[in-house]
Amino acid sequence: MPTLQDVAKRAGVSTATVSKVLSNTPYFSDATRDKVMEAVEALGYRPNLAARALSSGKTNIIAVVFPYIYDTIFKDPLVMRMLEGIEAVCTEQNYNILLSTPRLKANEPDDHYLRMIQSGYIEGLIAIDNVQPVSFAQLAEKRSIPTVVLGHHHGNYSVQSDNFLGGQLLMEHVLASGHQEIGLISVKPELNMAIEKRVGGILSVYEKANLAYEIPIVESDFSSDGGAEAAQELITKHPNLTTIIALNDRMAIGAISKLKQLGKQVAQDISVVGYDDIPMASATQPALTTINQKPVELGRAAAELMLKRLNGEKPANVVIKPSLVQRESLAIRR
Amino acid sequence: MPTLQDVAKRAGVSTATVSKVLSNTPYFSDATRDKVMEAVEALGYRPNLAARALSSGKTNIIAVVFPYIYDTIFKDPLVMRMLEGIEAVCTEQNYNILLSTPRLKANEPDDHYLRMIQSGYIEGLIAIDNVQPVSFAQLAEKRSIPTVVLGHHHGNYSVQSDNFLGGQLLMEHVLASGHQEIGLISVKPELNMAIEKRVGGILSVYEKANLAYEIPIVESDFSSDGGAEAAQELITKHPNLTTIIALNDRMAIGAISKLKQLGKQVAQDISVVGYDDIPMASATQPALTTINQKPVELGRAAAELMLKRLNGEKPANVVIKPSLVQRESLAIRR
DNA sequence: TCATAATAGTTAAGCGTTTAACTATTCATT
DNA sequence: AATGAATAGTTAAACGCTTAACTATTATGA
Repeated sequence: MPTLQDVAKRAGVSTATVSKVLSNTPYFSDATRDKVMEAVEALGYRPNLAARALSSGKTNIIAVVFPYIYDTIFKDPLVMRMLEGIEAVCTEQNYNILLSTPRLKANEPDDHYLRMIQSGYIEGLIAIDNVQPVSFAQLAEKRSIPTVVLGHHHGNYSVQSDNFLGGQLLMEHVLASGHQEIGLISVKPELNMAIEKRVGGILSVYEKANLAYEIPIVESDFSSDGGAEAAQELITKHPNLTTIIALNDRMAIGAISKLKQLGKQVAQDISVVGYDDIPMASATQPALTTINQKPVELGRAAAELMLKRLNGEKPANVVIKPSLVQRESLAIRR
Repeated sequence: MPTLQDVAKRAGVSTATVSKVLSNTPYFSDATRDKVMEAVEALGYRPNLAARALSSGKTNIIAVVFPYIYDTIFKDPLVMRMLEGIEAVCTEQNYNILLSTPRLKANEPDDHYLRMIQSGYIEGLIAIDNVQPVSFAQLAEKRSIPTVVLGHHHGNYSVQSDNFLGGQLLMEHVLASGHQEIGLISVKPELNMAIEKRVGGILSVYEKANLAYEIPIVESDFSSDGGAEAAQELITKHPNLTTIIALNDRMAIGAISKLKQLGKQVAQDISVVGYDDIPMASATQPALTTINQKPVELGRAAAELMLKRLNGEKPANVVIKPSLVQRESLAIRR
């Protein structure tokens, strides 16, 4: 593989000249620039990033980490779409992505992660991280690696989905469709700040509506099976419910199957709405009304924030507004 | 961040000694080893991978590339699970993953990809690649980067799913369940070697069974909508069909919805089977009988092959056997 | 006893860049 | 005509590691 030396020799200039021409340093004649570029083209020169990294610290590599909390986070379509957004802008800007899913042992990140953030390889780090007891981002920041958090770990630089607004949108739509007796399938909120905000948004709208009814809440575990159980509990205890709000789509899908099993016509007899708009949401019968968090945009925003930081700017945090996806699982009453 | 020098100074030895002790070179006294390790621990030393890369070419980075062919390959659960498998063994073996989804412009890989494979950063490259007209793997191999292909681009080192066997398993199960009039939803096989083999497996079993019937095949496009259309075409032209085999789950799911729309009871009236076992397959009504390709194992195998290559071994190609997933969408007749 | 092998460690070059510091030329200004 | 600024380019050190080549000591065997 050709090196700077080779290019310099061919162009008849010093390596410093080549290096500077390639980085668009001023004060070179067009003639010199042309000679250099010709040599670069002719030899097919590409910079050796390892050498550049060693010399300047610029590696064009951004680490993307998401902790391996749930078994197989790679199944999570939300995370994968965020990754897609990150990848898109990084590629546009000629950055590469180093993927890392650190394991947590005894509340300490594993050695592999430590090695990575101290390797001198990565210029910045994007952490997709909502619920971790130990913040992987902080660890990196402490080692002076610029970091942005995609999620609800409060850091200096973060991008988040507006979960409160998402909750509001959902409840507003449910109320506007004429429903009043509403049950909620949630999860332990203390674990997850996003969930806490979603619930907050939902309840704030409901309280403003000033209805006599009090929303029954059952706590589940994000899973489809959990949603099924929770739905059963809700409608046996509260048979007059007309809508069940599940705080994610998987629980909503579980709820739908269970309700069907119990002989209910979903939508006609009882409506179900979810949150996340996973791919499956459009394939259920009836198709699920839900909230889309715009994961790709979240990813893009995180990457853009990162690149701005690397350019020495001090960008403001960003909050992405989710949107309501109306499908068929919520009936309009009266 | 502490360097080798710092460690050497503290331990009272040369940097060469530290370097060699850390790489387990023989011929050092236990006393020296202990001194070195003590200093390493005390300073929290981690090697600078950029320097190591420059000096030795060992970067502990493996590139994983999957071409951005379909809009948002990040939605493809199969690819993501393969990635999961790759990530798992790479992490175990202290390798990092550089993710790249090269775009193809005018049948040439984009510049970003070229830069990456010539950057001196990556030790090896795993290409998840079934259908590309230009092989990203070959390009890397030409630049003497060890490569393994996960898919059906024939290269020197590859891991594949046994699609022929998958087809056989599927058809054997369909026949064993008492079906004889079977329709097939396929896709243009010339585009995709995996599909070609699946069809081969399916038909080989059918031919051995020596039935009078000839399987009608309609070609679709992998999509759910395509599957729906294809199903309609099949049952209007061949109303006595008892089973439809779709060559992927998305088409199977489309077929199921369409058949329901047409008033059929899926399974009882007409069975549907798919291929891939995507997450949604277990959530359809009825749940889809299908073939699981074991994507995580495929990924693991690819990474293991890669690591063996990097160790100087010449491992044999590997073929992973898929398995049948029996659910409810195939009825047992008689 | 001497040559050889095994053990234990050091020196210093080299990997391919970037960049501070320097030289040299040309231009504009007083 | 002299000065400083702008332009154009070079030299050489530094980044942090690996490793070939070397030195020195100790053990082994004929």
